[in-house]
Amino acid sequence: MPARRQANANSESVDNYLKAILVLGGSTEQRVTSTALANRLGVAPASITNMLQKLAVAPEPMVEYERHRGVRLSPAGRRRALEIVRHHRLIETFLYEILDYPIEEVHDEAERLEHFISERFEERIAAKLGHPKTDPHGQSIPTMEGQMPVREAICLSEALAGGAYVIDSVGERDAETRRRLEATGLRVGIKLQVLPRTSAETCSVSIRRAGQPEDAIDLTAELAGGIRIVPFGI
Amino acid sequence: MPARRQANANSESVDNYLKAILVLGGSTEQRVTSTALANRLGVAPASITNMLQKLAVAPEPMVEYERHRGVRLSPAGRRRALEIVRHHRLIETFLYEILDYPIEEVHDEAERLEHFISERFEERIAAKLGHPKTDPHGQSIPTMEGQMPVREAICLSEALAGGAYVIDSVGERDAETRRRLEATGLRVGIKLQVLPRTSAETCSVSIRRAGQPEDAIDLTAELAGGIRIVPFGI
DNA sequence: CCTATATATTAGGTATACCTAAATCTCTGA
DNA sequence: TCAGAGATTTAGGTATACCTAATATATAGG
Ligand SMILES: [Mn+2]
Ligand SMILES: [Mn+2]
Ligand SMILES: [Mn+2]
Ligand SMILES: [Mn+2]
Repeated sequence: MPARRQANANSESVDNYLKAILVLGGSTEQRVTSTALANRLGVAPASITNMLQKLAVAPEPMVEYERHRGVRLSPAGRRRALEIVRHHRLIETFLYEILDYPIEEVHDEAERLEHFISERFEERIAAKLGHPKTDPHGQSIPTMEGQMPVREAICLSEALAGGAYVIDSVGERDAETRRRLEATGLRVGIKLQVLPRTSAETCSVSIRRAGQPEDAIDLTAELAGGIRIVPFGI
Repeated sequence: MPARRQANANSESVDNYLKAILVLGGSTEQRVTSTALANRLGVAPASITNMLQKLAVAPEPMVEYERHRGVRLSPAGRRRALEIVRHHRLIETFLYEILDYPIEEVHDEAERLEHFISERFEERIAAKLGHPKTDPHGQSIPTMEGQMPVREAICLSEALAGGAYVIDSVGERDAETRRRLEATGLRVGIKLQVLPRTSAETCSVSIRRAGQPEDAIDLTAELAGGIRIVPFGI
């Protein structure tokens, strides 16, 4: 009945650190600061430093770390992070498609289970789903070999006023942001038109949903930043 | 991305202790000794004592514990243990029925996941499976309300020579025993006839499978003890 | 160029869940 | 009855992953 956990690497915590470094580093794999990680993970900066030092000197180092200059993933760390992201997105897709979860509940369940499913489980749900390329939020699912397909999509906060777009993906955010986003009704596949800037605030956006031209929706920079779009129509 | 775990009770370890006490206490809910728990869980006896003392003095005690006299579950502990057993058996059924796992692999996956699925996940797989009453090993699945249906089945080691039976359930065992059991080909639904005792060893049994009268199978007390049967035919 | 401030690290401490070795109980059999 | 064997508990320690407070570093502005 046990379930002994091996002493070293690969704990739930380590997984979450690696995933956070992957996301915060962005496509250019910039060094990530302790503070950024502390905010993202909700732990004290001192705890971050501790963990990074441990991960950097492990037998198979998960990160490259230099005091005061941030971290980035080592090849092994990157591999593991992508593995967990693949688990996460496959689980979300599975919960949504097979278990009929409401979309706003898939994230929290996936956030936990991503660390505990076996390779067999991963393989079986992928097969059951027909090896999907994207999750229900429109995000690419990394391949089994650890390749993350890049999407051709721009950020809503960079869109040109007057343009017509369709939502390509909605980023992973904290629970509160997710709730506010959900309230706007914006999700993958929704068509919208960007309105001329009304607020002085940089990166905030006003839009109009296709089919509902009467109601303008104002989005804060934070909300708009998580939505990626592609041009629609001609 | 976090997934903060509340400080007190309800860890994976605690769950496994409670489940072990439930099973070892049997239907009569006998007190369970530290040694029995230490063997079952694969931890040092001293660790057992530590955990039991903690569980006994928690704000909502999970066990009734008296020094040198063993433990049993409190009502709250029993509730939690049955909840985890329900998770375990629903997950096994789900892996077997929906994800087409080979039967010998369902246990290990369920042993891990049972601690991490949400109530929603539990409810959804139960619904998808049509609210099953037994798992793929023939064991009863506790109800959502925490009732464990009792089965009318006797232990193979108590069967009368000459009787014809069908296997009702196969108990949960350690990996090694499971492997040996699997090698005999015995599973739920298999029909067999008990042969006159050949070995002097108490509780060991010889049987013959229906349809394969040529090969007698000798089972050790340990193997036979995990197999429960019901009379078959007239 | 050099200090103030923000950023990051070190130091020291907590809780969980294990471990080994050293007591201390319990209870059986002479 | 009571000694000793076996079961159990206590004592003291480890590793992980957090925390707060104190200290050190980097660098941007004056
Ligand atoms: Mn996670
Ligand atoms: Mn995997
Ligand atoms: Mn378990
Ligand atoms: Mn449940």
